[in-house]
Amino acid sequence: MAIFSKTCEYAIRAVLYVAHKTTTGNKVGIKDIAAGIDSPELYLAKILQDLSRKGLISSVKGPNGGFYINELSLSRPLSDIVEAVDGNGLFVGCALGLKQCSEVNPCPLHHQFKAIRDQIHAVLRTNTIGKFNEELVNGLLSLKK
Amino acid sequence: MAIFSKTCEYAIRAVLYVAHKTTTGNKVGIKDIAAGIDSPELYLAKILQDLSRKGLISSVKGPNGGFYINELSLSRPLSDIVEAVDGNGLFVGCALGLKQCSEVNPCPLHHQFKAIRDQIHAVLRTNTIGKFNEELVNGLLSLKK
DNA sequence: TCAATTAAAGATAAAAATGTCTTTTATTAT
DNA sequence: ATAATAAAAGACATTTTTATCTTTAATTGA
Repeated sequence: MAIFSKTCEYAIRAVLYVAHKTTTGNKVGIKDIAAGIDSPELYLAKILQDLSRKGLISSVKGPNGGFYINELSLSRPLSDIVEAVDGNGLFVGCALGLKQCSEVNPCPLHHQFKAIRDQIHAVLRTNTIGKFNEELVNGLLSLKK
Repeated sequence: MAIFSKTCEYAIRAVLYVAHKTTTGNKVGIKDIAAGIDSPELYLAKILQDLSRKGLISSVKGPNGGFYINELSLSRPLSDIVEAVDGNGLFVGCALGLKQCSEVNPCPLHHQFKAIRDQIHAVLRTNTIGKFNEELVNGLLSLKK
């Protein structure tokens, strides 16, 4: 088990790829994105269609079309991507899968995993989609390999 | 997405259930366990067979048979269960699924999720299978609902 | 207007995870 | 020994996730 689903991993990587490739207003095609993050092109297309419907990214069809991210979305937190794809189970659910796990009816790991969930949530809320653009452009950060 | 697979959630809950039910040397049957942690009986049977083969729990067939946990296993960390079921991906993998993510070739979330993974690992390493027995017996902790 | 381009949408396929059913094996008590 | 019990094992079914293929719709430039 990884922390995110494969779909979500692709989604985050793709959005960050689009973000740092389209800061100058240009667009990037699905082939380019798929190659840039090493993901199956047609599957990624589905994921981006979904994110586009949900307003996280934008797209235009036709020649010179492709995906891009507007200024406003660049400041949205990564948690928006995760919630759109994997839901909020990572932030709120019970580590052991109990339906009614809570402070008053805790599973054995409730308290300790509350801290972990909060930390995951905090990291994803405080990092924006546009935050890594510079380091991605100059190659200090990787989205493939 | 939850943190653990459903199989792993069942596994942890079942092992903790067996642990606190068998401290006096008696055994507990699969029906009892499945009811006690609210899981599908036949699926849970498969999971416990696997854990038994791997030596995390013990079992005996026949009348008055069932599952139990020996004294030594009571002091094993929960991470042993997680690794047996979900592998160590939660502790070591890249949050964004990169194959070669590392300090020198980091994904955008590498450093921040390193801390999170380490915390998850620490929690699971420092909590033993037997640690919650008392609170489970007196009902302060729950394994179902 | 027409052809080329590119994403959207719908259908299908393959793989993995989850869940169930049946038969076998080991153990116990009679 | 035999019958009853309970886990082990193997086969099968369902659901979800991941991946692919085909057709449609929108946009652009010639």
